[in-house]
Amino acid sequence: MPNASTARTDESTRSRILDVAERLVQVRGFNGFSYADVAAELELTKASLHYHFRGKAELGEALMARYSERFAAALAAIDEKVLDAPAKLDAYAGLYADVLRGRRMCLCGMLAAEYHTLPEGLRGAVTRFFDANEAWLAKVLAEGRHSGSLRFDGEVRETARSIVGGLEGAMLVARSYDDPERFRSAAALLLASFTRPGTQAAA
Amino acid sequence: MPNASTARTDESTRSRILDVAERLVQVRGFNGFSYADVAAELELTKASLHYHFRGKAELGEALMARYSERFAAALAAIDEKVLDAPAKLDAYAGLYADVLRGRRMCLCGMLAAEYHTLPEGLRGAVTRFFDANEAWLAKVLAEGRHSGSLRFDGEVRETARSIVGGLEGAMLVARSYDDPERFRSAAALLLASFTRPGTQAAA
DNA sequence: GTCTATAACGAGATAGAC
DNA sequence: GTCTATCTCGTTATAGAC
Repeated sequence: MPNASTARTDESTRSRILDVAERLVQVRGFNGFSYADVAAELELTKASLHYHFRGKAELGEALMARYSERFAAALAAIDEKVLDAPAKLDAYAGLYADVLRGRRMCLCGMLAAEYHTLPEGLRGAVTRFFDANEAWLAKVLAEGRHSGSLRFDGEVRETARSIVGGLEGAMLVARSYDDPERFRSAAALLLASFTRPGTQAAA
Repeated sequence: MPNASTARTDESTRSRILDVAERLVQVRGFNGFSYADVAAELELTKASLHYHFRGKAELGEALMARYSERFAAALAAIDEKVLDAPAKLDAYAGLYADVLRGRRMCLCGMLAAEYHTLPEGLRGAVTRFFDANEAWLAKVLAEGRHSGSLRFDGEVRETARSIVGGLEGAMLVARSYDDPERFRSAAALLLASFTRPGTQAAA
């Protein structure tokens, strides 16, 4: 059994690898970075990376697992704040806005673009991420419609999908202009179509 | 000066290279295909490709030039049909739906994802494509609002941007599920928020 | 216009020492 | 855990024959 120091070092290196790889995938894509890039940035060798992750496919899966966990935790944190539905949607869009800093694309949106070149394990992780997002949004939308704080036509599930797509696309485009304000503006318009003026105040 | 036959052969090979490369980029990304892929599919050698396009960057630029031209022509064709604004938006979304077949992403959306790894010339082409789309949509939106066939809050330019983003994102996600219906549904919802029931029939 | 041949480099991965 | 050394393969690109 490794002692505390060894275990701590191990964990730390593993997570630093994930940090660097995550950023590289979000900025350059899964096909746009290499073990050499990660190794150079951490002043390690490629061989060392192979100790922590058997190969690029496994690294990618660890990346998605951690990202999905974090996203789920962020959604749970929004739920705990007991906001009304419009405020939850705002907070949800805020998660995307946070990601967009540092010229990053949503990890999952980036992988979605490269979908047909991804190792099998990563493909499943991508759709599961979208599924989880849609399910959370569907819950919020249903709440909001029931309480009257949101107003929209169409089915809850399809509306949730259009929100995921709308935000992913807004990120995608905004990134080409290096202009987060494009995202913010598009997200605001998108959400405004559900939270109309007077919806909360008027009868 | 080359004779007619030579010129015809040249054009044909050049355009067949563009056809194959275009599909490969749309499906696998600019960093997900190689000269070898194109050459194999056309039963040519890589060296022959270099005769037609100096390098991958030049091929990419030719790809974007042709794609942008075609898109502009498609927009002009919509304009010539003298449709009302809602019908123009439907036709616009239809262009995206056409692209989505064959598991393809919008060429420009794909390049937007890979933006930070692209050769300089290609980056400019990406933003010019989005600019042209936004300008066309802005014109349609302004027309529709003026004639009363469209109803939306927010500025015309920002609304145009949210449509481009919304459609690109809907494509991006739908492709991961190999389900064009996801796109159709999200696009319909997006456009429905501008063309509300009764907008055209009611006073 | 297309080919063969090859250069020059980078990517993903492994063996085995320390 | 990390290293050096090495392997194999793919990628972009060029030279020069046909």
